[in-house]
Amino acid sequence: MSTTASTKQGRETRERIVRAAAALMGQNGASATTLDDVRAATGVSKSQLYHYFGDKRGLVEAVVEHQCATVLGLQTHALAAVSSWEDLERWADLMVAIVEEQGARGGCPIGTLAAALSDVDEELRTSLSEAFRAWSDAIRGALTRLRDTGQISVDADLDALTTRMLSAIQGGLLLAKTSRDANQLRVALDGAIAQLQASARVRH
Amino acid sequence: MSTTASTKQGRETRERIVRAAAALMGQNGASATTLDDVRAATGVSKSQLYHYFGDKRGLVEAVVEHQCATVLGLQTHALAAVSSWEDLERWADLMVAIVEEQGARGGCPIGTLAAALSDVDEELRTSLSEAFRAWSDAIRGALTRLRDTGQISVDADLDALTTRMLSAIQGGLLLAKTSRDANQLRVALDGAIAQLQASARVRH
DNA sequence: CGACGGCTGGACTGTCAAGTCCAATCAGCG
DNA sequence: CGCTGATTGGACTTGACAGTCCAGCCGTCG
Repeated sequence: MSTTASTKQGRETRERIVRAAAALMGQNGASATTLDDVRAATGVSKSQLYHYFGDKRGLVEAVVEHQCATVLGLQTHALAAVSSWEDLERWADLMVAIVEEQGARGGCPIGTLAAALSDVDEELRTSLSEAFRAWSDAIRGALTRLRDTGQISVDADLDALTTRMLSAIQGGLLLAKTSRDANQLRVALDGAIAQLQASARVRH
Repeated sequence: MSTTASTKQGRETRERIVRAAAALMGQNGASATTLDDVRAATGVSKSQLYHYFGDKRGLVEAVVEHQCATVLGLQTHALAAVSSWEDLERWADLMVAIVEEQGARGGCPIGTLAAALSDVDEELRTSLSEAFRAWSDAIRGALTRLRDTGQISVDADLDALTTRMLSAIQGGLLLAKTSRDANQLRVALDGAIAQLQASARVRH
């Protein structure tokens, strides 16, 4: 079938392919990277690609899953450690630093895939949408902690604040990547955090 | 050369091609739409594509220019009419309504192109970055008007607020398109506007 | 050991897409 | 009208890419 990998060796090969494919697709886009590109980057043979992924769409699907898992792993881990404003700012600084050190290229792997695939493949769109939802949950978890420790007002709309935060991340990353200026992300995130801090006080 | 179109008829043909290509590339992505797709959608012959655009990259370039001009035309026009909070909310409502009526598909033409092309073609990246800058200028113009009429504090950081607004637009559109839910854009824009209104009062 | 099944190599095919070329129109102008 | 250059039609070439096929390899387990 498409996703065979029972041996340890098999799983490693599969993993190696997915990683390389993810990098190539992140750079050039999913539809612009060819199976031969992946082959060249990994030294793997044609039949291996079809052995592990069935067809190109299967590979793209594996890349989507891999990128979602990677980003969510990092994000849920980092956000789980947030319980103060300083923590939240450190988390923001971390994202800006990552973007900076790649020369403001690439942007968010999930965001890039979402922009390219949402209108093309309904199933992949659903996976990516689900990933955004999971990311939102992680953010909302951090905000809930801030609220429960009295740092955000109890009648703040956490769902809305969460969506705004994720919008700021995605929008900021897109602007940063397009202008090659990580500062755009910096400003967007600062704004979202400032808005959270504004809701530390009860409104109206 | 690549961009020949001296006759009126020629300009119309060129325009028709660009429009169709923009629609196709918006739907399927630039690299996934073939010249034959464009040909089929327009009833134009192969040589016409090469006559007017030189090669495929030339067509993509024309599409980028067209989409930037279209979006900026709408945005600068709409934003130039903004001189009160109600106007700003109407502007936001308009964007949400547009997204809604397309079933939350497609997102921002500029944003989609930027996500796909920024890491691929430096010249196109520059054009798209420039478009974002022009869009920012239009937003900043509206905010400046609000400040000059006393609706925003004089010591508000308009540049930062502008970047946050554009981030909210782009992030909100991406989330909306991925989840097929225009409400995500709604929430993101409401947040950005709320933050502006918060800076109506002098801070700290 | 022997055989089974996952794994790998790589040649091969069919299709499709970019780009070329040349001849045929067509529009405007002296 | 007759000329010039823009415009158009469409066949053709070339290369690349997705996908197929089969033979050989290698680890594992009875």
